[in-house]
Amino acid sequence: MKDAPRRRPRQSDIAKLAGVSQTTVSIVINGRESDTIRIPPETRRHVFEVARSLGYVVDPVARSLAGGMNRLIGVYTFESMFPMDHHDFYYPFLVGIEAAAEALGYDMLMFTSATGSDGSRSIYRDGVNRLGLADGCVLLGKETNRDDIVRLRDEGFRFALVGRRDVPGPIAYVTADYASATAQVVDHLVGLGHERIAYLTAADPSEPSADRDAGFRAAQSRHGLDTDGLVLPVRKEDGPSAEEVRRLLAAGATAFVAHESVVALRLLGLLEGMGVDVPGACSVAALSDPPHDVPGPELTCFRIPGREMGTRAVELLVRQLESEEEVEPEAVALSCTFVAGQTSGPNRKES
Amino acid sequence: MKDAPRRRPRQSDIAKLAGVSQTTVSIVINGRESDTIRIPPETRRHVFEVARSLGYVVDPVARSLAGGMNRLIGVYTFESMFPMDHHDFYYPFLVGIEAAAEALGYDMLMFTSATGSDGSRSIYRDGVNRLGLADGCVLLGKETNRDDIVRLRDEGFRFALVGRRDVPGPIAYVTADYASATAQVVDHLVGLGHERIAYLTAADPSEPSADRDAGFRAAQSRHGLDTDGLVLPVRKEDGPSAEEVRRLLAAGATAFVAHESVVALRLLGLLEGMGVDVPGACSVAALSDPPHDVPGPELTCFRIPGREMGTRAVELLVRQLESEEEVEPEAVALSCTFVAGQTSGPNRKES
DNA sequence: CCATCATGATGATGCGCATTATCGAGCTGG
DNA sequence: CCAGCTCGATAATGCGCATCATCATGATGG
Repeated sequence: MKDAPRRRPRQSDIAKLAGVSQTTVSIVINGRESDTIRIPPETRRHVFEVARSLGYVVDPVARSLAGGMNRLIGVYTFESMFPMDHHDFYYPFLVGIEAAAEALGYDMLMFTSATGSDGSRSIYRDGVNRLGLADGCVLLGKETNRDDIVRLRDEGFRFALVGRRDVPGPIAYVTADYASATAQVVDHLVGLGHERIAYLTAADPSEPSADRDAGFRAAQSRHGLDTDGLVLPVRKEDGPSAEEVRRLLAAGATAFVAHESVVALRLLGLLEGMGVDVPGACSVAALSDPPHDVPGPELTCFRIPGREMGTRAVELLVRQLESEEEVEPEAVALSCTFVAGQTSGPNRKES
Repeated sequence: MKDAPRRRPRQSDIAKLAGVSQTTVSIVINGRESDTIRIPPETRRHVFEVARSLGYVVDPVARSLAGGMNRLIGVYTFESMFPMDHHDFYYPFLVGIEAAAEALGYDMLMFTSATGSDGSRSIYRDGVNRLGLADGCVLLGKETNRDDIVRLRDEGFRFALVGRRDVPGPIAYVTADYASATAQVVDHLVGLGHERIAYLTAADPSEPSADRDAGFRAAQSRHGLDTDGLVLPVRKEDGPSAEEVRRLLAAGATAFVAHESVVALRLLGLLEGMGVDVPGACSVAALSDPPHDVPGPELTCFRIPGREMGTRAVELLVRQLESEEEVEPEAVALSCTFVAGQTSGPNRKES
């Protein structure tokens, strides 16, 4: 019926129809009344009516360019968002982000176009930073690119990270208190009488790993634990080898603490294969979320508050966006929930 | 170190440094040489050098404003997107949408703010159609609001639906070929010797249900099946009652076909409770995706190509967006994949 | 009756870029 | 010696909006 692909209406169209100026329309639309500039309710209503009748919506691009706000929160992930393998990781964060965005009246802009042909992602891929379309951005991902982050900040772009990142200078981020949670797991094991605790740390360093290491060391020295020959870096993809596990057992380990749940699961499998009863002869704990939908005994571990982290990140961001003055970027650490589980028990071996 | 949030360099900065005009910079950056407009290689190289030295990157916002499109694809769901119960439903579509958007260089704008305080959703909440922020929109949801859709179309807004909707006039949508898939399931059962097939259809009518009904009726008449007393409308939330199942069995049913997987699962439970062996004494099939992560025998059913549907919807939309002339909205139906499963077997009962 | 002030607006400008129309200089050929 | 051409580039304009400075009008008050 409509062959003329009717242009989107703009403020000037409204202005003409309403018999006012474009400026007035802009002011009304944005509720920008102030002391020096007033629009009487009647005019305002009239403008609104015309706007509705035309189906007017602000053009976010123009508004950005002119320096305005779009009530858009960007979500940028350093890896592709939905593919299955990433999904379990991102999902809780996204839930929290969506909830907060919705509650605060923002829409979510998911930046998907930044992916290069090789599958890698960079904010500045091809030199283009599309993020600016959003008022601010929540950044997440395991493989955070630090250079990108610093550059973003130096450009004055507002953002909040999910996950702590060590970069020079202040940035807003939300993390989980891995150190305390780790210490709590160790405390639990020590409380069960364990003194020789094997520690399967992450092979590749990252901030979350470092936090766990710090928590472990703190608990260790607090309890006066000796960990000689009990620390083993493990790659998440490989897990520990049977040989390594045997060596740790030979070194007197009565409990195992692994960064990754999947590593703990593999460990459980190996121990079962060796005829080592868990938690009878040996305890196992993980320093992350319990695995999803895996049969077997409930793992001793802690729950990372993913949903809350997403929510808080948005709140941090919005606070930056909505305050007039410059807000010092804030860092937040949320507590994890300890899960006692069924893979840890009292130490039966006398020391 | 930098308290003056160093402005990003712009083309005019390059121009000044390189001793050329902003126009020239734009032309060089965009490779816009033509017959009427030429920049000698030397100048071009010089401009590039200065640009690099300044760390120049195009501002996509400004470029969009000058160009027209903002390379944004909206995603609107008639229900909230991430809460767990909706998630399984939406997830495959989102995967496909993200992949397509990524491949075509668009960003995804997820409309989350459209939810009213009462939790209900409407595109035209408050009379403003935020969807206009995007160049076009993919619409999904079970509870599609037909009025909204018609209005959208009449406003000249470009969109594509995931899922068929009966509305007056042409719209672009992608659906699955439920009718054929349903017929295939029936064929499978008939091939196993079943003649009395109970049909648990959906209690609330919807297009996907109607498609299945049509497919069932087609297969039924093709095979000359008699379904007297074998058709039962079932609400997804309730499932069939034990009484109803008994009645169907008494009516001679040797096989059950249910729209919903969950209904089929409940049915399996009831039959087991009655001591009816599946698939020994009786076959069960569903007309939708196999349930996720549910232990037990694999259900005879079909797989809905959710991912592909999402992808195709984006492609349909982008075709509309990128073509110069008006494109007639197109409808696409994708095939489902039959899953033989383990809940159907030969009919042992002589008829 | 003129200075002052509050009210209700508006014109001009710029955000950073793409595009269109145009222009000057040098060169050719008649 | 100048019309006509090519080469190399540019000034101007507009995209849709926000914002700043300004302005006309009528009321107030001294």
